[in-house]
Amino acid sequence: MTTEMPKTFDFAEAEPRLYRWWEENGWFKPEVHPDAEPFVISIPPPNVTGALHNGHAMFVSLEDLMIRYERMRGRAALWVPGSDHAGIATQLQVENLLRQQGTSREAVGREEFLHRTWEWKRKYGGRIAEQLRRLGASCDWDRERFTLDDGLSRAVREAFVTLWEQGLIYRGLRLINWSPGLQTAVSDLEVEREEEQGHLYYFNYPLEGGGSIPVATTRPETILGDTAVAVHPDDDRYRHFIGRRALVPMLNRPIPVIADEYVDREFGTGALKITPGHDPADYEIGQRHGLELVNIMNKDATLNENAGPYAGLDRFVARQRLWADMERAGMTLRVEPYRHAVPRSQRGGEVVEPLVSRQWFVKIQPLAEKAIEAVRDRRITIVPAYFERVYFNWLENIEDWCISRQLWWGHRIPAWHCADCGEITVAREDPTVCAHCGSAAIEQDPDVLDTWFSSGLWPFSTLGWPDDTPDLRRYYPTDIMETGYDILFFWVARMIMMGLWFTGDIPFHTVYLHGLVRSEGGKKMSKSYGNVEDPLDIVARYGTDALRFTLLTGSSPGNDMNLAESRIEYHRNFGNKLWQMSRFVWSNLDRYVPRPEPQRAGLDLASRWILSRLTGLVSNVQRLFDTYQYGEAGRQVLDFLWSEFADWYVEISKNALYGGDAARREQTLDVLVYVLNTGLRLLHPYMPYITEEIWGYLPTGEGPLILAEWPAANPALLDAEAEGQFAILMDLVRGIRNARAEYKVEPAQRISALIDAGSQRALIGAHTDLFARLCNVGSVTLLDSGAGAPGQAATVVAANVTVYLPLADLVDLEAERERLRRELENLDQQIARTTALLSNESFASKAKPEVVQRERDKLETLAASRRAVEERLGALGA
RNA sequence: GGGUGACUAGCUCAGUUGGUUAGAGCGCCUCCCUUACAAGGAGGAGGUCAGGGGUUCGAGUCCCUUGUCACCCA
Repeated sequence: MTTEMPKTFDFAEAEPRLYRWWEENGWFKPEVHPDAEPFVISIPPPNVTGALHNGHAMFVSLEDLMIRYERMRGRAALWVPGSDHAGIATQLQVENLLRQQGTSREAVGREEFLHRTWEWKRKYGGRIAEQLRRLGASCDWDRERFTLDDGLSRAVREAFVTLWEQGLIYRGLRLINWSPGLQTAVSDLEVEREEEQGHLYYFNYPLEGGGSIPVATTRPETILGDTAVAVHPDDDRYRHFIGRRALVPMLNRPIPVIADEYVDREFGTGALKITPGHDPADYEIGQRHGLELVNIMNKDATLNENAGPYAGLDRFVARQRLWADMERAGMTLRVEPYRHAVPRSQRGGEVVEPLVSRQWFVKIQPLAEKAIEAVRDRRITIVPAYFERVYFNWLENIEDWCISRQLWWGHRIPAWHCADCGEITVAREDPTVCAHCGSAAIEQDPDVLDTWFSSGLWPFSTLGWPDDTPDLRRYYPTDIMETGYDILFFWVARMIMMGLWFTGDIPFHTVYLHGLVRSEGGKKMSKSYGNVEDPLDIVARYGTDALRFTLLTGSSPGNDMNLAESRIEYHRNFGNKLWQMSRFVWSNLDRYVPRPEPQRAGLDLASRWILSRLTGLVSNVQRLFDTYQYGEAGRQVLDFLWSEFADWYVEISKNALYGGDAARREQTLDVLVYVLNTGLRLLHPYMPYITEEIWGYLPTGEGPLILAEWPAANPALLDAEAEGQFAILMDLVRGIRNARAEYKVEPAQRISALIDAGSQRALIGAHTDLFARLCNVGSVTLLDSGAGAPGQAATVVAANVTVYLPLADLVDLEAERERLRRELENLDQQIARTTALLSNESFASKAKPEVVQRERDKLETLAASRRAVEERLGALGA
């Protein structure tokens, strides 16, 4: 490229441009590698009308990293995007809109309401996809799907009808969670229980024929629906009441006193009122004892005719009214403050009522068994592994799934009720007559399905199921399901159950669960706290790459993350650093076209060192990627590029670049470009934009970085000798810098050094220019062993090399002796530790040989340094 | 009640086949606008890895236990 490389990277300008370039060239499509083995992720579909939050940024970062990595590895990488219709959430938004317009969904009618909701979806539905693009998501947008698409709707219908035919869907009267505000049933998972301050009401339950049993409740209004009083069979206080009859307060309805071991004798009064129609635990007891089931509540949470004089009152009003009446009747004992879990709707936040209602259910046991099996036999693995226990725990105690919702926005249940024979017709095609009696008087069930029912089919419905499409054949099963652990049950478990059931195959082999992204203070971000951060605000300030890199390296699988802005800023700075080192390389190329790989013959020590380090990095990164440790891999790449490549190699390369030796210059450029090239490829899945932009400036050969080959370690470049020798040079440079700082030598002041290089004479002699460059040492004089050491000098020791810095009047001999004594102490400590280790026979015999050897080498170096320091101390008369 | 996780520097976090003197960012202290980079460079202070016990030649890492804090399910 001939254009000037700008001084800084303008992410605001470059990011959208690069995204368009990639997308328009079709590089997000798996067809760029038509014959390769596929690698497939289906996106966790965001709510179609939802707003982007940091959770989205997290999944985009991780999934895009996986997709870009596999694409670079040559796989036919396919990331299927899409969104779900979010039944309740979307319906609520449209209802809000209608309310603002002075109307309601009831007023406009079902058909018109759906029409308007589709309009809403068309208007706002594209927004989230645009935001995902801004985060760099390399999805194949041509394959974008929506849960209410015709195709996915057909999948839902096929799944429903199949389960019905298999007898796994039933309609029945059961205790469900009813949301009075939303006027719909919700599933167990959609109810949140939080401890709240309430009251425990104590009263005497009157008995027929006199006497009473003390009872406590948190919800007095449910007294009106009681159908028994239960005591523990072994409770001497109440045992003699068993078999008698109690009278419901104010209604005087007789109910039995029963015995059940469920009753906790320690809690409250030790006796329990039983309301099977309005409490899940009581419902169980009612089933066991064949108790009558009385429903006292209407769908709007007012009481019905079974509540006698309280009919028509709101539930909370009725609570007050009834208690007051009981007080007057002398039945009450006391009211205590009490903390208890109140079930609230995940959506509206209102108190959910357990209510007996006729709903549709999936008999989930058979599906759950298959799902358990698939993880047990390792066909599916979960990362991190401990979530497998959570998964089992849930599936092993699973309850039937209530799938009907009394909403309009969603997949309408494909069941028709016959007015004549009362039977239900469930069919793949809309029927015109009852399948049982042939009557035309049939009407479709008004309910729609739980949104998660359609989401459960997502990995295969998006690929064309139930049709046997080429995509389904080629791309299913998918590979990884990456999502937040908070929807392990809602979604992941259901996808596994439904995938196994309908396709006979696992939907994916790996589940990767990320943690929640919280604000810096550790608060869960939520609308009610008002601390939801729009990732696009962060992107506007720091760029997508910085946000992505922070999310990817700041967290580990399954663990929550408190997003600290300082880290985002730091990673923006890293982007700049990367840009600057690249610009340095670019500006020095000056029409030179580097070799694709450096020639190994004649490489200088620094080059051998950096290439060896690079090779180590590449194999580390590979090992980490193979075990899903993306965070650690990213940190290592950053550390390498900044702390080794930029801080050391790039600095040192200036000697070769400006030294006038053309061959040496070219060789150094070869290495610079090679290392940078490899670093950009390693970094691309993390920071796709800046790496692609830099790639364009470098002579990297044909093609964009997004399609470049993922680096493979070249073991021929490993060079333990170079690493060892270079480590000595680094130690010396650090020591000299340190001494300069301690003696407050002006940075600009050139100093000279006398070096007793011991066995490293050749090494030091060949690299004197390096000291000039890195620690401003102008002249180096090599001393013969022990000879001619100046008195008035600071001493730096590394291995068996001793450097004397004659700092003239700056050096205070007593301070220098003190410095050396500290150094000696430090060395002695390490020597003691290493000696103890090596003289331990069990260590020598049991530790791995390379570990033992490493300790031996270390001891040798330490001892050499110790001798040098001691000698110097002696010379200084200490 | 059942289950899971966390506890590492002042703050935010890494540290996965157990093996150098436990790391990073921010913050703090010294110095430097050196021609890729002040969004930077050089040097430095700061941690008995929650407590206790165990396994091991060796434990932040594995096991048990106590404590504190989260989360999930009922």
